[in-house]
Amino acid sequence: MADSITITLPDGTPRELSEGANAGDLAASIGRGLAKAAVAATVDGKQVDLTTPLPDGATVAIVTSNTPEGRHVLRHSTAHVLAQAVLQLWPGAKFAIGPPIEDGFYYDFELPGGAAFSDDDLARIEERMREIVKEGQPFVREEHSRDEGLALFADQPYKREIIEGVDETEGAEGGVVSAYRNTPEFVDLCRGPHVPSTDRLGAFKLMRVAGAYWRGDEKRPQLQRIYGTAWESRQALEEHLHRLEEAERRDHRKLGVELDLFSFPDEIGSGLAVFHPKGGLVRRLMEDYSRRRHEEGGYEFVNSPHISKESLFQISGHLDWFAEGMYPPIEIDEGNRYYLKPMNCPFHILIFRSRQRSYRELPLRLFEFGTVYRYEKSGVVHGLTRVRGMTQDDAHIFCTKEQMAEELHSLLTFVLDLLRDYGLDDFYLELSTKPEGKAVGGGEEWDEATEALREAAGKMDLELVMDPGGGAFYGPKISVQAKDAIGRTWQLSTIQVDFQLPERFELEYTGADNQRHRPIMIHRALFGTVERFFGILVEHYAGAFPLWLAPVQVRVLPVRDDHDGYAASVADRLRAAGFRVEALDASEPLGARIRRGKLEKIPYVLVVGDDDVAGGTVGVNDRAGNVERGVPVDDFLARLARELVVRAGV
RNA sequence: GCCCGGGUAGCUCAGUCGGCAGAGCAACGCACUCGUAAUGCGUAGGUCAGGGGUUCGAAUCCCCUCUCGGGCUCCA
Repeated sequence: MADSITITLPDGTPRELSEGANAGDLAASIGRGLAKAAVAATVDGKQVDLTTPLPDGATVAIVTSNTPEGRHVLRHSTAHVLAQAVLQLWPGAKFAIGPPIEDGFYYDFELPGGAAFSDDDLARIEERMREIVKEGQPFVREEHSRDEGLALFADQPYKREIIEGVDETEGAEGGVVSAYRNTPEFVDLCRGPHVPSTDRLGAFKLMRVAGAYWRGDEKRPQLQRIYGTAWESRQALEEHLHRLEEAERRDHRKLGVELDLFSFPDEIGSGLAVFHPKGGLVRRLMEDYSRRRHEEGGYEFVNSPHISKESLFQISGHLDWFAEGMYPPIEIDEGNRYYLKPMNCPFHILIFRSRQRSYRELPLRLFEFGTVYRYEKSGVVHGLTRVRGMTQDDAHIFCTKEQMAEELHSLLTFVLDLLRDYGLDDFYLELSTKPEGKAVGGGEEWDEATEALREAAGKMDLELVMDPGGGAFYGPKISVQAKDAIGRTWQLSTIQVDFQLPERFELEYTGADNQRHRPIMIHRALFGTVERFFGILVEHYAGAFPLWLAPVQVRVLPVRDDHDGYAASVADRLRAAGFRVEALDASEPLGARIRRGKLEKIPYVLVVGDDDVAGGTVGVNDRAGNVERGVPVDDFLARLARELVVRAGV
């Protein structure tokens, strides 16, 4: 037949189709399963609707719903359904943007009379959405000129603004305004592609309402945002909801109360934590190990006060660049203003500057668990991960320009090694460059520092992603991003190169040439902050700290009261070997005491009864639920010792 | 800081129409002495976040403040 076209599949196979055939036809010709899973197509590298006629000679890939791209399409289409439902339920509502995001989508609206959605509205909206899905409305692509587009959305100011906008991202490319129509009444500006019909959707759920600024600008109108999640199948949706439950189960704020680790008393103030004995112990163990490693790594330990005169932060530039993040000054005597310190660097700099320095001293590495205070906006404080008073495991390395590359490389190695000892081992690196407008120093120095960081990162055999404009005001940074036990990414360590502060404080050392030179400074924190890292570890381990960090490592339970003496002697032996042990009396049934141990996530619960007293053994219960009877105490001790060395949990 | 939703016993949560403040768990006491995830009985525990207002009467309705959560913005 003359009226046919030939396209190429991704694997290079040619395929003949009748002229005018679209990707949906192609999928159907390949197989029913593919046709069912197809949501869009990639034609010569560009995503299009399944209904778009295929050009002769094109390379075509079917986008299926169980891929990241496919879910993107599903979510985007579901967002349109959400918009239609809201516009039906709230006549006169304005709709803004509704993109797919990780795990779902959102849509921003402005309701008539400045009304807001309530949680109850979500159920109503969802119900309406399900009707729309059931109706099987088609997504029909329309292309308009710019003026037609403006006319089409005459009563939709946000859509008009998008069309008029210079950044032509949402369906207004090359003078052509594309839109997708579901019904004679509902059409939405959109670049596409979309699923062919609303009946291809369904595994979705509206999650929450929130406020959001138009275009993310706090000076512009605040819109009402609805978040939803959408998946290719009911099962994938359920799995996602289960992951959310799992994250909730691990929430460090919840576990902090349950395990009696820390609290945020209202009387102290928002974002200011107190650590209880058990949390304090874990924290001390974390710090002690870090201290030991830093000592071995050539760091020297310093201390600095929590407040200082205004002038220090004028010199450092903090008052110029970071004032909104600082607590207001404390005024004493006559007009003497003191600030709570938001960062440790100026203090460490003064230690460097306290006398003349020789090149022989460099690199000089000054370390401190330095407590800093930052005035965080009231809406952003969050558990231990975003607080107003925090302790950084902070160090500043002063070195020569020549030493910088090697220092950065060994530093990154040191950082990753240490983090692995805390149980994190899935990393990638992020390089943050000069922030727009909000930076000190010339472009040349920034370039040089950025390049040095990039080079060091390149040697690490880890993925490196760019974060343009994300640096601090005084220098670019590398941050180590770690994935936790359930795959969430946390920004941990940061390493920043700084040419500015040595300049501002006029730091100098005497070189081998007997000339004065200016050192380079590297700021680095591994945990970021002790509080935040603590919270991350709680979530990573779901509160079940590995043996070396567990506040109570072993609990000994006598079966009856008359086993008390033996239980105490076992506890004493373990304690003498350096373990944190407690023995509980038999005032509750054994089952209840076992249960309590599990809930407290104690690594080992030992049960001792008649057999054990007779044989000098213990019954070993680990957290995972394994039970072993008649274990000689020495064997158990050896097991503890082995486990401690590898820093692993059960 | 902004938008929305919360705050009732240590924890989780009920509390109807504005009419005596409740439960389970935890705590404490007594009994039970038990071999693997909750023994029984009893006792105590509250300025219903705080302040103001409406009302004969407020946990409940209104206002303000504090605080928590979800977002926006910001960020370690």
